[in-house]
Amino acid sequence: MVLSERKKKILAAVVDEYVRTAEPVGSKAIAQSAGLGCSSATIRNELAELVSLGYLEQPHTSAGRVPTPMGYRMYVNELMQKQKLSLEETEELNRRMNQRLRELDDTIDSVSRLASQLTDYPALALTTRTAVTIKRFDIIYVDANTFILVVMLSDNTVKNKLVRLPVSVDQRLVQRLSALFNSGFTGITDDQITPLLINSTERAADDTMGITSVIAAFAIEVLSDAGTPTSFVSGENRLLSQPEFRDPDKAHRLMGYLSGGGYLLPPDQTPTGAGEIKVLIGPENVAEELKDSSVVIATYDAGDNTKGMIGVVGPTRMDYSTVAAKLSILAAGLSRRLGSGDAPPEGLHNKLIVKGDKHE
Amino acid sequence: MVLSERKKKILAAVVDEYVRTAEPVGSKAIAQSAGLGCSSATIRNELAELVSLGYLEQPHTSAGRVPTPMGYRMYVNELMQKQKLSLEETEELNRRMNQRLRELDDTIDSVSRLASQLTDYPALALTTRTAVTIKRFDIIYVDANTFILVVMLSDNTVKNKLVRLPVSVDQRLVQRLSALFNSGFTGITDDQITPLLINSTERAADDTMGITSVIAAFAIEVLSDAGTPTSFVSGENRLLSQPEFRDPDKAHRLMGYLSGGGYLLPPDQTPTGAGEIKVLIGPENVAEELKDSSVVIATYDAGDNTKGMIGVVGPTRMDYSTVAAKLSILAAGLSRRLGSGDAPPEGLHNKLIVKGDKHE
DNA sequence: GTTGGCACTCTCGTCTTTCGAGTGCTAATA
DNA sequence: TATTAGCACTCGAAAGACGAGAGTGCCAAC
Repeated sequence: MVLSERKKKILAAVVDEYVRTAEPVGSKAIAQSAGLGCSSATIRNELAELVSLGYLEQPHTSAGRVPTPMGYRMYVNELMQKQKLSLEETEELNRRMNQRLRELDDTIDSVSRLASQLTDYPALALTTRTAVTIKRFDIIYVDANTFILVVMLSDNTVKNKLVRLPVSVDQRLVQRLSALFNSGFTGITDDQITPLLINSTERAADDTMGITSVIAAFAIEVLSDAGTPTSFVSGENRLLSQPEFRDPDKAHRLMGYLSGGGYLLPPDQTPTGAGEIKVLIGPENVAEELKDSSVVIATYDAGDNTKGMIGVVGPTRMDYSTVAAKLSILAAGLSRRLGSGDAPPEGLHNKLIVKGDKHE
Repeated sequence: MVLSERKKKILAAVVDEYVRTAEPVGSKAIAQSAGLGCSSATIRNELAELVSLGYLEQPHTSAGRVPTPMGYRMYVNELMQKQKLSLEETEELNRRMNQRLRELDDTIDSVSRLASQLTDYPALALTTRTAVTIKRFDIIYVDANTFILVVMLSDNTVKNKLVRLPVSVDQRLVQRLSALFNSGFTGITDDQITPLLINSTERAADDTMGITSVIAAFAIEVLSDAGTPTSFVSGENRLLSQPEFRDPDKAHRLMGYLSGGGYLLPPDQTPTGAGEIKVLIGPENVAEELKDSSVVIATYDAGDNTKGMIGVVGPTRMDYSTVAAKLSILAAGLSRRLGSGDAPPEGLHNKLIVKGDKHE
């Protein structure tokens, strides 16, 4: 059944009001706020119907109405859109965010921190990388017992490791190894680094000291690390400012889930198109701990096989429209900044595009 | 005034019991638990004196007694020690911790996470570095528009950055710059990198494209980053399992302070001797937000000018003896593992001592 | 100095009452 | 037929009443 225009307006008003006040909203309040010229009695009739349709519910008789997950869903899918256009005032927020993005490095923790600050909800950022390979392999000889491994990956991040040996190593051996790794270990994924490959490299380098396997172990570690999704939560404490989490046990459960690396999306629902916004309302979540919370997720594109997600968690009574708008602006900003890293947009000096490990 | 032996025993019993139950403890409970053969009436007299001496207080008449900060202080300074020896049962915990330490990388966030897990309180880890210098400077030429900066610092960590230029750079220029930076920029601190030094390097390298300043900016950034104390909080949510933080507002305030990078120690009280344990009880804290919480801090030595601190935050009713014991074991383990990085203790292969950036 | 006894105090949980917001229904109205 | 005003009704939240119980302080006896 399709809702009448008036029912839609009323439903939207209930959601808006409830999001604002966190209190069940009564017919009288709607009669005033939503600008449709009818009395509270009419509204009451409509509300009763919305309840029986499943969009609203009342905590108990003689209380106002509260949206059901289905009501929120309707709001997010159809009603909110109309407001979204009026969100162009957030342009100035956009500007503020861009300013922040400039100071921001591309590590996942600062992304999540920023998202949490902007939305005032706990935020979780994560990246999913696929099929990262080594683009370049360098070994810097420091002294006879020490060298530095430097690896540049296909996503243009650079990893390094300092290796110290209890034995002395010939500088020429290091050079041979460097050349061999650069030819043999580039362009392959971690599961292609087989004992066979390592052995043949060892022989080719004439390495009698087992250094090859140390370096290979590093290569495997870096590749598998880079292929593993990482996540970072921040702003858990903001949960506590929400009235629905005044119960410390409830808050504790959810926060525990979040900081335990709990995922926001079911594994199969990996992020798809960049720029897409996904909303999961209450029971739509698979994780038991999220069943009475909502999640808004934005996807951004961080270039070469790397997709990022920024998710925000809050009560089902969440300011979906604002959060979605903010997240999509943020995701767009991140895509712009991280994604097309190949076209340096600005002048020289420290406006150069630089990428690399965060400096701790 | 010095406390009688019996008063000390009673005070210790009150603290122990209160730590365990979080409820004001009455005379009767003590008469039973503490094995001193006297009746509750006697205890009551003693308790009354302890109150007037300032070691205990009662929330209201007809309630049991609760330790004051002064009472906790006495407990921590004198009474707890005697128990500490009996803590040798924690040997097996020690073993467990060592096992964890082996898998642990040396980044501050995993240290804090581990501390929080072990103690079940929120934990904050931070490092204070002083006077870090560059030990070695390498520039890896990738292609005409791209090179990688690799810097090895005096604390044996390695940092890197990928630089992409909108213009082509001659490989020989890169080599010249590498040599110049290696001679001119090593062994100095960030404030010694002056415009003068940069200019002379630029001229010496015959760099007409301003690349020198980009590299110098990286050097400054790395050095100042490394010199800046970093902190990392984890396990904030564990706060919520403490009865004294059932008030969401109170919990929110403290968690906000912690995740806002609030420091646990007053700036002048920087960590001194490694292995030292510091306890700050309630109002002894300077930060307003910590005034009714307690903090236990252990210092560890991470080698070359790098000191680390692990702090744990909880209610004044904190299990000081256990927390202190656990933290000191943890700190000792960290010092052992991170500190003397110059004597590779074990065999070859992947038991080599390796240090470096965490791989994201 | 210690102990048993006892009256006293104060909190906590339970129960009751009151208050008011909001409803559903009905009858009147456009 | 849709809307509205009116009104009795419901139910939860806040406020008070009250008994139970834990613990104290004090006193007199040991």
